[in-house]
Amino acid sequence: MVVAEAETRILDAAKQCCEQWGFEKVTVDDIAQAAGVSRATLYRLFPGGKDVLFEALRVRERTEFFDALTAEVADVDDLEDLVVRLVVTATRELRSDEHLALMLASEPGETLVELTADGMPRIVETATDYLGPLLKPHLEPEVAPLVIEVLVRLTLSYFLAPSVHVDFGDPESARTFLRPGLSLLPTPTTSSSTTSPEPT
Amino acid sequence: MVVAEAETRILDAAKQCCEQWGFEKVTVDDIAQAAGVSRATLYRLFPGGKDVLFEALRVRERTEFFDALTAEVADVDDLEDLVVRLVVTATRELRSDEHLALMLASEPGETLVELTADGMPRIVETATDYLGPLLKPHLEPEVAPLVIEVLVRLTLSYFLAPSVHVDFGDPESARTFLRPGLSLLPTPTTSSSTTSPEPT
DNA sequence: GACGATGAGACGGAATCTGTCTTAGTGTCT
DNA sequence: AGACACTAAGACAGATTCCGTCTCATCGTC
Repeated sequence: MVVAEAETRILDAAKQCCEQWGFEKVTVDDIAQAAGVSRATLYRLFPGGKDVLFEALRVRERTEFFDALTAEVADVDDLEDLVVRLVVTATRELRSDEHLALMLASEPGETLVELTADGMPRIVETATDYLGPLLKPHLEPEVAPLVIEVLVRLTLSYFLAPSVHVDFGDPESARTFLRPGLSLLPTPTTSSSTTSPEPT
Repeated sequence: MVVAEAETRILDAAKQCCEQWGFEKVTVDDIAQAAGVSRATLYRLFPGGKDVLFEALRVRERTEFFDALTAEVADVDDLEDLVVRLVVTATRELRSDEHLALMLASEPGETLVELTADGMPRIVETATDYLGPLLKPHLEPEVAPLVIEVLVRLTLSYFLAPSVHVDFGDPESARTFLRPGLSLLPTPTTSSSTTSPEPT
């Protein structure tokens, strides 16, 4: 289908226009022109216009993000290793995202809304869809979504506002930080942890 | 006067907004907000709005450009040395102008109009005002404006589209290029050159 | 308290943007 | 050849934004 290619071109154009002119300044004409597509075609492929188009762009970016993330943890078995790898890889992926950096620099307000407030439910949802199956063998089905949500929120928070106490981009730091919490989790195979950590 | 400071702030804001959003996307509100000034104040200081404001900005940039340029040639006496120094310094100044580079990259059309078409008369006029007195001791009053104009046009042209034959940023290359033309000029003190170069 | 400068914002008119629609043109398939 | 899907171009009305001017309240200075 040529439609898919046109959609890709339009989404690429939207992304590029966002970097060039900023989200609040860009118009549908700008995007259509940058994509080499008429406005009519754009509205046909994205009925609803700007909102639908940018939501589709965010969906694509979330999908690409978690595709890359899950690919990096395919070979990990142990739960702690898996969680650490997830958090570290996600953090590094966020830090090396030039488009995200540009958006945060030029339009922090709009971008943060998508990363923390309005966008959080969708991010958590996507994360649950992608990471749920990976954590299924290690966690009770009831707690897995909550664990994922907490990891998402912490990863984003530490990405947006780095801490002096822990660096989620560093495996050792992340492991030290995450271990106590992970040890609290019940596992489907063992009723209680074999090694209970000292309480704080 | 506090007015001068406000004008400076507004012009700085206009310059910055231009870089951030591009000339065609920026609004008067953007500039006023960036300058920390109300729209009413902006219109009071620049009656006529956007056009007057950006023309004032261009005037300021031209002035700054030629102030810096003339300062660099204050100690040169010989005509050829003077012209070479002017051309080389101007070229280097243009090449190191980050704002100009940004404008040329993001909005080549509008920027080139100001450098080559609509803006050329004003540039030539400013150049004549600044450089005329410097060239007065060496050139007949009738030819000086023409010489200046030719130098301006050549410098801008070679800046915008570098050549493989001559580099106006290099003193030796510029001197070799300019000498034959300079030798054609009549001088007010001597009827003919004492050392006539070989004709090519 | 008088005075000049400023910020906030209302106002109408102009310009732009949006979203939908029609039309004409192009390439493909049968 | 003709049916078909797709598209660019652009007209269109309504909504939104922007512009330039205006008034008014506030602030600091004298």
